[in-house]
Amino acid sequence: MQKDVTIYDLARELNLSPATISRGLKKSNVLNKDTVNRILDKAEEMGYRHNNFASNLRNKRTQTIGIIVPRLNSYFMTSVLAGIEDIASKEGYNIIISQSLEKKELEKSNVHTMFNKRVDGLLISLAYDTKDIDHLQPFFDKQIPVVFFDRAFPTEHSTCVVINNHEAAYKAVKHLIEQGCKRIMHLAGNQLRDVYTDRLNGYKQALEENNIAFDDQLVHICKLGEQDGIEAADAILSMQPEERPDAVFCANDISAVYCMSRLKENGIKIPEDIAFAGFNNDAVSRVVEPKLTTIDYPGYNIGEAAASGLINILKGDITMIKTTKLVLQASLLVRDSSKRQKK
Amino acid sequence: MQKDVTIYDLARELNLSPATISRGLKKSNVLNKDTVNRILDKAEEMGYRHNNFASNLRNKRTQTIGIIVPRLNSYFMTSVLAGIEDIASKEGYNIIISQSLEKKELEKSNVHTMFNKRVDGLLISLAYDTKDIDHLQPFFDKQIPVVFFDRAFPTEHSTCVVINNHEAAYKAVKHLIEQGCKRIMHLAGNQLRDVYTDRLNGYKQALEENNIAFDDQLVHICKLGEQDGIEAADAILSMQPEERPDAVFCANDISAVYCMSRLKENGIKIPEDIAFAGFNNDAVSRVVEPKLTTIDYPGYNIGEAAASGLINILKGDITMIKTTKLVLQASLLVRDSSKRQKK
DNA sequence: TTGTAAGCGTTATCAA
DNA sequence: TTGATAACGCTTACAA
Repeated sequence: MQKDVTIYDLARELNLSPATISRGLKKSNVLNKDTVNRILDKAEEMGYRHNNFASNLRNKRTQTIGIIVPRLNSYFMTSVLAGIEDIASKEGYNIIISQSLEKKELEKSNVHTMFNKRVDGLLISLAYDTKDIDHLQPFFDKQIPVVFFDRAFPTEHSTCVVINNHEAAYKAVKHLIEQGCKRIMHLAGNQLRDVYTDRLNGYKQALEENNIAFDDQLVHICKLGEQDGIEAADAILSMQPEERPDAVFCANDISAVYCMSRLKENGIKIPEDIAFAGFNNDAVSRVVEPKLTTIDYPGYNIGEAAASGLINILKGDITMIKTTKLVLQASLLVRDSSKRQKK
Repeated sequence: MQKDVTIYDLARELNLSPATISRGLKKSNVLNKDTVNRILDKAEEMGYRHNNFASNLRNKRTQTIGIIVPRLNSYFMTSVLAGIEDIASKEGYNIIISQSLEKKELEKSNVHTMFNKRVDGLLISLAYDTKDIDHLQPFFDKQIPVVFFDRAFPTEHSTCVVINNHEAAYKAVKHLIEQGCKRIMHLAGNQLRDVYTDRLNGYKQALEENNIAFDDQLVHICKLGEQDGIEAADAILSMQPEERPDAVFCANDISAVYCMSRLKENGIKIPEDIAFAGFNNDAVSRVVEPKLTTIDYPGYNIGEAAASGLINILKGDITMIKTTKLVLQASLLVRDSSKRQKK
């Protein structure tokens, strides 16, 4: 491994001081324009590369943003990341990513790692079973800004970027009711997470406004995985036909799709017997048959908003700090799985 | 932002030298066991955290592995990542990830960034249209090890970890032939990538061994996206019924699923009229109806193999350097989309 | 407009 | 088993 070129090497070659080289490399306009160009050319020629470690050590800033997400395997999450990356790179920040795989313990250790890597700020969407945010205390203590997105935790310490889950769920359920459904089941997520309680409440509100009694037998709280969808279907199949729901509103697409398929395999007609609506606009929602009515979750926008929010705080923009909650719009996508009325 | 605790602070508190503290913190067994414990306790107590920058600056190693992938949005890729992450973290390496989004230019700039971040080694799966690996030259020049996985490039410089795409494709097509298919279309990927040429060749071999003439009218080279699947379906629909293929073998699942759906919408029966086989075992292959016969691509294992390969090289294990190519097994998953024979 | 010099926190080498 | 010291490469206050 040959030796790296440093500013000292450039200094020697150009008969300048290291300080001048350092200024030249960041195009300081206190320098002679000509000197700057000579420095840049020489750097190029000699294959100089900036040493972040030395510079971070000196600056006590890393220009790095940490991101912790439950999982990277959804279209939603990769869109969020794309949004974050765009903003971050435009502003000269690097990002490091880690997954909690929905486990609090792993999230905790990821937070610890991010802290030790001295990220300038943290973007986080909480794991399924995270009950408190004690593990973020080191960040709060050191006043390193933390921005929550999607799966947030109510706190005074941080900004969060979310969508109006209540309203989105309300719209989906209202739509099902408009299609003539009266007995609507809800596959709900972990009630520790605001995103899922809000969806449940939106569901309740839609029922109430349409004078449909809420029946907690029809709410299944689960992990919203493939298996959970299948189990919900089996539960429906084991009911007396007259007790069965005539629609299912699922808090995500995966569980909806698997539930739907299982029912279809057992002779239930979608949407005639049971209509379906999901949440997220995942790829699977467009592949399943009939195509799944769902909520378009604006991942890219959420990522953008979260990243700009964080960077504004880092830059000392106080107005942003006061915006503790940023709510983005999500829209209903009506597809065949819920279309019962031919007009 | 309060000041960080350094080894000097610990040294002062414990009446030891910074050197001793440094040793203690990494549990050097040259030290008195008791001293080590006192140091660790004090560090904990004072909230010391290790400064990677100082340490990297000193060591000229970053303990970081760079990963560049085309996209993070497939089950395959996230499995690969999981495999890499497991091995890397076990060995004390951190990872940084970036996406080329299938674009050579972006890949180039990602490589550049990784180089500047001084990763100890690079794991890369090439973008769709990368024609050469000149952009990796800085790594080769500096002898920083590069390991290709999945989408590799034939070169003497590097190890690569792949599956036997030829054999996997051969098995899939042979299976279709065994189901009685005689006119098999192939949706192929960019022939710049070995993975796709190998699949095409496997397809050819299966035809040949079964005395089916190769017909290049039946090979559609495309980007294997949703739209490409749909277009292939339209092409089939525009053929005279007797000219139509009786099976389609697609180089990935996405294109297969969209092609299949379009044909179904137009009254073609799967698998009776046209049987289907895909590649990758993506989530969609299990959601579509009928479920798609496909090749199980062992992402996790590929990730593990690539990461261990790289780390072995970093540790100076010469035997690994000689293993320029590591080939993993992939197996055929037969599902309803290709089952024509009832036994 | 450029130079001098100190310091960021850690670790390897040598000495004790 | 522990300590002293120099070095890693960059930045910046201050001086020229």
